[in-house]
Amino acid sequence: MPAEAIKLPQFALIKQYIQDHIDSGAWPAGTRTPSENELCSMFSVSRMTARRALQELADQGLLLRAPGSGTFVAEIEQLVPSLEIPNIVDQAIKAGSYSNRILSLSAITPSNEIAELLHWAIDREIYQATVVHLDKDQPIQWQTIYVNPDLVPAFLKQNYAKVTPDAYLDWVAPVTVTDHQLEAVLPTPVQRRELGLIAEGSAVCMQLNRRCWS
Amino acid sequence: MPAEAIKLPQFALIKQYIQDHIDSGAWPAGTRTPSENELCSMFSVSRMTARRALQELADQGLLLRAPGSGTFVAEIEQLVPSLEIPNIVDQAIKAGSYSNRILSLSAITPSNEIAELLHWAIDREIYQATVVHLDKDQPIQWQTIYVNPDLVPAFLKQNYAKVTPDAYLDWVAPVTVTDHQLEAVLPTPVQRRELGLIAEGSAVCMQLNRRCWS
DNA sequence: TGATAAATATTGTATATACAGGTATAAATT
DNA sequence: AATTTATACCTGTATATACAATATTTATCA
Repeated sequence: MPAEAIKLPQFALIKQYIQDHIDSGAWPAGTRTPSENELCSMFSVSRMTARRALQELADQGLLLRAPGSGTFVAEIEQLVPSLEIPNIVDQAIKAGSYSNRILSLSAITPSNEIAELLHWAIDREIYQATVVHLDKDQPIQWQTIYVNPDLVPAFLKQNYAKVTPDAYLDWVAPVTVTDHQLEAVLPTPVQRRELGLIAEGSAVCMQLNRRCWS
Repeated sequence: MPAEAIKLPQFALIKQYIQDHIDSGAWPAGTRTPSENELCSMFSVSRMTARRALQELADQGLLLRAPGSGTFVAEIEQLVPSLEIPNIVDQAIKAGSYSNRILSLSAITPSNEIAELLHWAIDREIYQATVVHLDKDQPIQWQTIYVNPDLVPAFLKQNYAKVTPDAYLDWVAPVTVTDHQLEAVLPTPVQRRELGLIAEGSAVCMQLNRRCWS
């Protein structure tokens, strides 16, 4: 038998109706939406129900309401990233001189530190990838990724020759929230070798710890 | 005559009542709030009005609602900063070895770039401070601050010998939102001198651009 | 005593109604 | 024609009521 559609309350249907018109571009920013009373007639609901749909979308920032005037589609609030870092990897990709070396790609049991940061049980396996990014065959960035296997079960099976793990993750699980932590660190011997760092004392690296939610 | 209190709608009064009990610690996380019907009696309002107060606080994340069970005070959602940077200035202050040098403190007409970033009219003056932070009399950070004079009119008149401009700003206008942009830059000659940078080629500095809203 | 069933409390959804206050449009007046 | 006035419309607040779904508590029965 066919999958039964989940029965949504009426205010949710009206919200969907409005959101569809906004998402499709039919109602660009500034467009006046149907008024509460018009929605009443259209959907055969009471004003309070129609109102709830408009109000919740307004709380959400999609609509702007003006007493006496009407309800209007808000300007697209472009999601300003709270941290903007010049991405040397993206620059290399754009320049066509990008390549990478996958140092490891496996399921591991996380360290206590990692498990805590990710709110992950210490006895559950987690996927991990270590990548060195290269520009014109020169190493420019070391990256270690930890991935929730529930969210991205196929993470280990991908071929990362042409698509970076980042790009793949962004594809299967777009990031909605991130936080960042910036540190100055001394590279480990392995990292020094992989990054081609020769001098001893001067090699302080910037380490960016980033947690992403989807 | 005394300042007339702004007449708040009833649902707002109920919200305030609840929020006060949470803020004061009278209702710690997990406490069950009065039910909708109890609030009806307490404030002599209809259920829909009491409900609105609870619902809006729940949307806001302060309360959790469970059908059949009740409404409960949510865990304190500790405001995780989206960017965490080890603050060498704070560390120096804690260590007691902090000092600073105010290089300039004045009202200026902003550059086009600054005016645009701050959504400020190019012909309106803006307050500006340039500070070099020192740890054990060694320069560790160069900072330039631009301040909205409408928000902090007394900014120029402060004595920053013991209180940093940052601390003063945080005092008079606590920051609610920030964004950050990280750059690698070459210091200007003035900056090189003030920061005590001797070598020529190796002096790349990390520059953090931060916009704060209050 | 332990399991089951009924009653009660609580939130979720929805309706119909009422009035206040702001805005824009149409009409009337000067 | 320009200004003022009246009207209709729209959102904001508020009430009283009804029924559904879910938890908890109480009462009942084996």
